[in-house]
Amino acid sequence: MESSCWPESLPSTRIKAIQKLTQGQHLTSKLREMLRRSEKIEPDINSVDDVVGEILGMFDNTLSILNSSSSSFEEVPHIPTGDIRSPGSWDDQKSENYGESTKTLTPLKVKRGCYKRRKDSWTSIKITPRLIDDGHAWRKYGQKVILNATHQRNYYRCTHKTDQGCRATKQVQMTEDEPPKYKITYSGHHTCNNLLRSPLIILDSPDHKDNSFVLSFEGTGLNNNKQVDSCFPTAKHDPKEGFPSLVFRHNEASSSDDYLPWDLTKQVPSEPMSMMSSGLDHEDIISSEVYSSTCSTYGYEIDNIIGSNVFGDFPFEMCS
DNA sequence: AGAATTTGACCTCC
DNA sequence: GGAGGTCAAATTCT
Repeated sequence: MESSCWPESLPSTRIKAIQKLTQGQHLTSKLREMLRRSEKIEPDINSVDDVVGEILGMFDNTLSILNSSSSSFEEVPHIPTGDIRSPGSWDDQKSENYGESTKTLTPLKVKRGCYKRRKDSWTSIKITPRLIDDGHAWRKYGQKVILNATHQRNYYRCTHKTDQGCRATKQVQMTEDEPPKYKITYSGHHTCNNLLRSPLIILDSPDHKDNSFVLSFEGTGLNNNKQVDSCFPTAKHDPKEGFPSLVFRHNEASSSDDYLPWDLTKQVPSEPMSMMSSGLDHEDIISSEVYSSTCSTYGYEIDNIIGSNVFGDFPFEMCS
C-alpha cells in the first residue's frame, strides 16, 4: 500500500501500523509460496497452508480494521496463537486444566493446586513505568515473593474465567529499576466476549513525586478506579507506598467522532493501548514483544517502544 | 449478601 | 529440592 492511499483521517501511527502489517502480510504470502514449492514438507503441506492461511486472515482482519475509520473492534474474529501452533491444544489444555481436572479426576475436594502449568501458552511482556489498564476485568488470585526480587509478584486471572472459561492471566511485578517500573506478563488470550469495563489507560506512577493519571475514554465503565488499584493493591492499601491517582475522563460530550483524545502533534499515542488490547486484542499482533514507554505530554514522558516483535520494529506509539 | 482480596497449601517444572 | 504458578478457604470490602 502506498501512503498516498491513506484516508486523511488516519493518524500517522496507524498508517505506520498498516504499513508494517502489510509488509508482514506480503512476507507471509511469500512464505506460503516458498512452502508450497518445497517438496520436503509435502506430508504436512496442507496443515502448513492452513496455518499460513490463518495468519493471512489475521492480517486481513487487522488491516481492514485499521483502514476503517471506525474504532470498533468488536467484530474481529479472534484466533489465539496457540490454536495456530497446535490445533486442538486449546481444548486439550482446557479439558486438563487445573481447576476442571481437579474436579473430574479427584472427587475429593481437598486436593488443592492440582493443575497443569501452561508452559507453552502465549505470553506477552510489557514493561511500563505506570500501571496499565487493558480494558479487561482482572481478578487477583495470588501474590508471591519472587527470588531476587524486592517486590512481590501479583497474579491476576480474567474475571470471566468461571462464567466464560476465559483463560487469560497476567502477572504484575514491580521492578527494582530507578524509577521502578512494572513488568506485566500476559498469558493466554481472552476468550470472554464482554468487556465489562471501559477502556482505560492507567498512568499510575510508582514514583511518589510523580503525578498519576487514569485516562478513561468511555463513560460507561463500571468502577474505573478499582482496576487501577487492583493492579497493585498492596501499593494502594499501604500508605507507605502511596500511589496517588488522578482521574481524567474523556466523556462523550467532548469527544469527536474520532474517539481518540489526543492530537498526534502532542507526541502522544493516537491509539491508546487499552483500546488495542481490549477490543482487537493487539497481543495477537505483537505477541512476545517487550516494550517500555513513558509519556512526555501533560508533564510526563513518552519513550517509543524499545522492543521488537515478529514483524520487526513495533509500529505503534504507546502511552502507558 | 455477594464480590474481591488475602494467604497458606499444594502442584508442576526445571 | 527449590522456585514459581494456582487453588480455595478465610477474610475483607462494597
